[in-house]
Amino acid sequence: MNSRALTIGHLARETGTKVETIRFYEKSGLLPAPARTEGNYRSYDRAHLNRLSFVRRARDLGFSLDQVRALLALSDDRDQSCAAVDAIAKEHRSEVERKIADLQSLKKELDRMIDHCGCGVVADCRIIESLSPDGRT
Amino acid sequence: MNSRALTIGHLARETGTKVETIRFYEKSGLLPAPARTEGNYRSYDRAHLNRLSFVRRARDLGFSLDQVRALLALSDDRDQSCAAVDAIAKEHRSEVERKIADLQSLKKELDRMIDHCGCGVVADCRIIESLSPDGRT
DNA sequence: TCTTGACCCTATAGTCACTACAGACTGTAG
DNA sequence: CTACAGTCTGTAGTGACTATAGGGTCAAGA
Repeated sequence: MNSRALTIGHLARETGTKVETIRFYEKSGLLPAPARTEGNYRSYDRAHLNRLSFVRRARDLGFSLDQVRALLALSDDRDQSCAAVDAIAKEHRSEVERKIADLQSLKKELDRMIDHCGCGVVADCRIIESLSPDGRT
Repeated sequence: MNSRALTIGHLARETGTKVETIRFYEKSGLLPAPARTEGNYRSYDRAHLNRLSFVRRARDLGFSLDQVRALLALSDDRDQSCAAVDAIAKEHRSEVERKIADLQSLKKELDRMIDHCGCGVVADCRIIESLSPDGRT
């Protein structure tokens, strides 16, 4: 194996990804299948490393694998307008905003439930009560 | 089937749950297996309806099925201290708080990416750039 | 009585994004 | 030569459902 070739383990350490996940990305078409050594080990280069870093960064930002696939396809087509990229990012941002709003109203309900808990017996528990069909607040 | 007995379809409509989900809850031990009619249809009563409503409400509040199982067990034991219930709710609340914080910092990054997008060509796209390994901002 | 159509049954597989095995092979250091 | 770390393929498991296939049941209308 030449000096610039990377094993799957190297790639994993460099990118903070599990080995299984890299193989999973390959099977899912996010990473191209690399060359193999004589012993049938995967042999990666810098381009693979860059591509995997891109995938990981996008995943960290919460893009779905489908969105990552789309972003990769777009990033490969350097002359295309970047409006499509912008659209994916904005769609994702509004999903995130919606989730934040949902979780905030959820938290308010949990706060209310917990504040009312006198911590006596379950029979008088306001948390259980507010979960039950006839005690909605 | 007597007048107070409910089919799975009734239960589904009353609680806004899909029929398949009710069967799934039964298989998962969240709902007791109901009596069957001669034709092998599930036959539910008010107690089932209440229990399913409890489950749905707890799920709406984001409790996991495991947490719901625990809450159900506790709610059945009316004489026990409600401290355990309080603990589950509080644990869940801190999970929710953590998720909100995570999503908020995520949103900030997305905002920054999107704000910088000049919407020209992909080659100059700041979104793609900030996803790529050597353009981390 | 027959038929239509809504409803129900079980069992199985698919979703998402991995993660965890089992069982075998390869490569390297002592 | 032997240990042991690393890699290979393939399969199954996670959570919380959802969807489908291939059947059976029930009530109403012709």
